[in-house]
Amino acid sequence: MSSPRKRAATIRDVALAAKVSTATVSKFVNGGQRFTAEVEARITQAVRELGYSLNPMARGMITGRTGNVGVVILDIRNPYFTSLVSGAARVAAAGGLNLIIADAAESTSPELGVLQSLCRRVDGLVVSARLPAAAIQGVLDSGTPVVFFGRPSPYPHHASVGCDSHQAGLMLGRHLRDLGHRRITYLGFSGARWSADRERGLREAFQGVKASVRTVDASAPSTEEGERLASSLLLSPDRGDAIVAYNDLLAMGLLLEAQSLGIAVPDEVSVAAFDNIAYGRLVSPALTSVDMMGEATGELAMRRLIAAIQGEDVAAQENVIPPRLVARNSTRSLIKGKHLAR
Amino acid sequence: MSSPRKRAATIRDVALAAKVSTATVSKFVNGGQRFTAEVEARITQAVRELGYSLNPMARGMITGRTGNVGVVILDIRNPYFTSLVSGAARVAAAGGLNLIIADAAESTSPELGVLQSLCRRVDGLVVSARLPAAAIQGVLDSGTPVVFFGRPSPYPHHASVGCDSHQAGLMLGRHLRDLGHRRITYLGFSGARWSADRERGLREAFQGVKASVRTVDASAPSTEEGERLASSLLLSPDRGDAIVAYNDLLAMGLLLEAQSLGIAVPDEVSVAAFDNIAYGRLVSPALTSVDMMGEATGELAMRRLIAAIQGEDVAAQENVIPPRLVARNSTRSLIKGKHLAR
DNA sequence: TTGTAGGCGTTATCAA
DNA sequence: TTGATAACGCCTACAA
Repeated sequence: MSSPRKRAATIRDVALAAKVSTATVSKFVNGGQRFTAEVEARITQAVRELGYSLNPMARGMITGRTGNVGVVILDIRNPYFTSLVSGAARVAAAGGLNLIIADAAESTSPELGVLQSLCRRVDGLVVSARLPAAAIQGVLDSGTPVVFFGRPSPYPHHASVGCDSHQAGLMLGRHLRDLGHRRITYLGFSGARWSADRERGLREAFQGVKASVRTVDASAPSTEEGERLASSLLLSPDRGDAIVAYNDLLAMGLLLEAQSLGIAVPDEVSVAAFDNIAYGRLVSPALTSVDMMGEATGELAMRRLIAAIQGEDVAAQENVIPPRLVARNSTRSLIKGKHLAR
Repeated sequence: MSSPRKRAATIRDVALAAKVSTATVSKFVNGGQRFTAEVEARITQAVRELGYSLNPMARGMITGRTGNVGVVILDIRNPYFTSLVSGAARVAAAGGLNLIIADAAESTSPELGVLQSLCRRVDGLVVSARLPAAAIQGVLDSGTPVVFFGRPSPYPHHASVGCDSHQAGLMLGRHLRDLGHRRITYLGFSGARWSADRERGLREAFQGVKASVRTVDASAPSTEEGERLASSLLLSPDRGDAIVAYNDLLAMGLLLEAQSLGIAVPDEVSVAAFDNIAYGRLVSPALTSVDMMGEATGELAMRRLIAAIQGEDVAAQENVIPPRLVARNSTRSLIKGKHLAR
């Protein structure tokens, strides 16, 4: 066990012990150059004996690289963001990069200063496009390579990775239309830019058939908000045949409260949403949802970021991941005799 | 919009523009010293005009501080770990520290090298005590300040923060005992050191009454594993009156599969577990669980870590957080006429 | 109150 | 194949 507080060995200590120059050590440990077998052996031994590991900060001063990448998300406790992070973390680790996560929810509004200072500590950033414009502008101005979460992107010169929300809405709309639903309530969340896209897709699915889509706005994309709004939504005379929520958390709040209110889902009303978080299949009834491919999004975003850091122009690439409908038991067919294969 | 690729302004640029020395700028921006109003104004203006922000790496070389702290967890997609991270992130942000998270699940076994290199990029680490001993030893040897998640700690010279698992098991055991349960199955997870503590507490609760506790071991602490084991557990003749799972995920898998098998919970068998993750109240029936205080644990661990970084001896402090029983509908009384207030 | 100068650990350039 | 040396941007004695 090496003593804790001793000054860590430097490249000079190694050079001295191996009787070579620091330049030689540097080149060798960075794998950039081969040397005489004898020299290499001496260096290797010195490194081991002194427990040498290089100082990332000193290296960073020269190379301009920190070896860190950042992910800025809105709320780490939302499982959708967790899966984004999970995917991004995998790719970052594979690339030998450390992942700094900044939870905007924790900093009581993503203070500009915090983000600015983060920019200087990372080689690049993956950022939710839902952050306040001022915060994003600060990041952009810093010149840090950036990739955005969330399609479509309001920042056309930067890559933005995500599922097509309009497409997702369309898929879910068609599912409900084919099931015979005609009166839909969309519980949106206007705080998220792409809630409107989901709604647009949803409406589009009902073009040409006699149907109505009514919209209600949630003030937060959370289970609690779903519970809060449940009674007014579920007991309303114009509730309709189906409620589509902006995300699974809202829908799960609805489902929970529906039980308390004694309203049977899907018999009295179908419920569906977006994200397909892991817990949707555990609630009763299991939640129909459109998988917004969080992990794949996180992975691709990080892959794009790494490319951007290496100087590639990444904005033009294909960054749209197709969503997938996952039909479960919270939606049912209203058409007599017609049952969905599950 | 400043041009992205331009070299960032240095302290020398500021000094030049403000017509003072770099030392003056350094002292001023670090708030260490006051100067003539005029000088301060000139510096302030120069800083703004050049968009100066200091280079953390250059500073770090001198101070030996990175401004980063790390959290090493086992699986970020487990909501318990997510809440740990969430709590830790809040405190780190408040302390002006960036949070690097390392997901051991992502690195296909927490490779020693990765952890070692992480040690050099952070001022301190919060680490799950469930990591392989070799990995932990590496961290310890590096001299990096460390705080552990999970009580009790096998590393007595370092702080370890968490709930008392024995206590938690005892609470849940007493709950079941008071409800009249006498034949218990504990679905443990021997991969976690403290599963045995929970079991011990559980058994202790039934000392002095005629009761039996049978143990089964899960091979992973996940929903899927709970589903996989459900039929063998639920259909077994010695299932007993109640099943206690190592964590909520296992229990939720059990609950889901119980529905498929047509076994009524809690009427035929009670189910309960540990962690009290946010989704336990959303499943049917809502899951009785012992709250292991993930967020509070994360917060306290980070607070201790910051103290340790500042040189305090933190191992001796009080680092045990009391667990809390949250009784819900997955457990019921077997005693005639006795109903729990909920 | 302000400035000078040395050094932190590394890499890159250039010379030997 | 190897080495000497100049940066990198900042902090901090110490001096003025």
